[in-house]
Amino acid sequence: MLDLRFVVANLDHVKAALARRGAHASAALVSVEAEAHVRKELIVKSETLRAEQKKQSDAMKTLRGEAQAELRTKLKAMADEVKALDTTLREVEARIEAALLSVPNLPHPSVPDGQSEHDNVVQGPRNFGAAPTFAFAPKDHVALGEGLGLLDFERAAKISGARFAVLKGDLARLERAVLTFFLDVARERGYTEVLTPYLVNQASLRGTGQLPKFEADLFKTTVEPPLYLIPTAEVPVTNLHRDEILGDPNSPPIGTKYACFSPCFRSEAGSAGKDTRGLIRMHQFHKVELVRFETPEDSQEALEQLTTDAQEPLKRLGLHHRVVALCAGDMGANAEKTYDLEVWLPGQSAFREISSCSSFGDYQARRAQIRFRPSATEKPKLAHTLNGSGLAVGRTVVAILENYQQADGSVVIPEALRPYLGGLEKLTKV
RNA sequence: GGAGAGGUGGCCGAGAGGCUGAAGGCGCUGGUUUGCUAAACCAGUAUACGGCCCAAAGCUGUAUCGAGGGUUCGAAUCCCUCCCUCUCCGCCA
Repeated sequence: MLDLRFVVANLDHVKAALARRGAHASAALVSVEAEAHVRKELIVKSETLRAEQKKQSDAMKTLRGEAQAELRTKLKAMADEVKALDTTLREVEARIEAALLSVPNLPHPSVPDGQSEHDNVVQGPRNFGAAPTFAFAPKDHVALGEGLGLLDFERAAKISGARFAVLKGDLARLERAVLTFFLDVARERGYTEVLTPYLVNQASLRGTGQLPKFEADLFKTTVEPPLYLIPTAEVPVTNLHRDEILGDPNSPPIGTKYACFSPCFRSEAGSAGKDTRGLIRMHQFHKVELVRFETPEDSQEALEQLTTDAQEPLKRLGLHHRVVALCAGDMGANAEKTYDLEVWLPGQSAFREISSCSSFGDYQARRAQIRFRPSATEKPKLAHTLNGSGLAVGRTVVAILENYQQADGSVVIPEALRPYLGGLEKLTKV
């Protein structure tokens, strides 16, 4: 959420920045300026009146009889008026809040212009490796997994439905090895591992910006009050410090970095009919998420580091990938700047997203009230939040299958993972 | 799920309709004293949203005692609903 005062004071600048995202990004702002003025007037009126009411009600203590009754009538009228003003004020504030909640974040000035994924900018120097060459026609991961007898979509459909998968044997072990490997790499790089709930309340989803706009993407349970399955560990981990001041006695310092493994649940995945085959787009998948809390001064540098941190496991697995800066029109609504990591999939002859690393400025922190104290004497300021996948586990397994496949349909396990698999070197047909 | 006890500032803990943004203590910050450290003493020590001010500083208003509603001229204090914590019972990996 953007800051109301900032928006009102810099309306033209805000509109221009939002226009980079597309024509309608600032639509909700049309009435905000006028409503903000009304809001202030109501606050002044109500508070002045209440102050007067409080002052006069002191006399109630000493007055008796007729005089007291008279004053009570007068004060009652004032109290009623204050109530009426406050009711109107709440309505106005609710409209402002609703408008502001639907306004996306302002793209960072360094974000490239553009409307769609075609305008994203590949960060050449950060790319890694080269596409492997094959002396045979490479298969996709579905053919490989099913051919090995380790991947079962049919039974997954029976027990759950479309867009679920069952992994078996060494492939299931591989998935588990990959996620452990990711957590170990993150720990080496200074991230504290956390394990959080997979069901969260509405306040948490509002804090990170999934609600109210993206309810349709979420799985919602029927308990009251509702709990939602997390679409990413970003939600529980960022909300770890909701309504906290980082650096205070019971909170970690600003600059804290977390790594969190979790399953992720997405209801709308696949509604567009994309990627109907295989493990790429699922209702449930595993991910290790990296989350950072930084000062405004450090957050852009932190995004560069975060992206490098997310690349590290891909490098150790020897997987060819590139880094792409998303253009203003392709970024998620909450993000200020985003780098995607795209891994090469020989089965598709294409790069596919395997990580998305974003800085959010104070957009999430304002909703979630995550602050830090610049120094012992200064007032708390909103922190900057960042997160990125480090990495999507299922898609990594896909990449391993496709990049390390052999002519006979077996798959070589990358060296870095073998210690996690008791030295296993190959996936072979069972 | 059932029964009971609770939720007050960074922490502990008083308060039981107006004098309470909230006693007292601890902690923290600054100062005085002081060979150093410690101790003692003095002062300060929340957040949000407004107003005055070119701005900062400062002054000032309002709100906040788990959350939300209600009663009242006036609520930390009374009533209702919800959330959370603890103890016991039940259930359970």
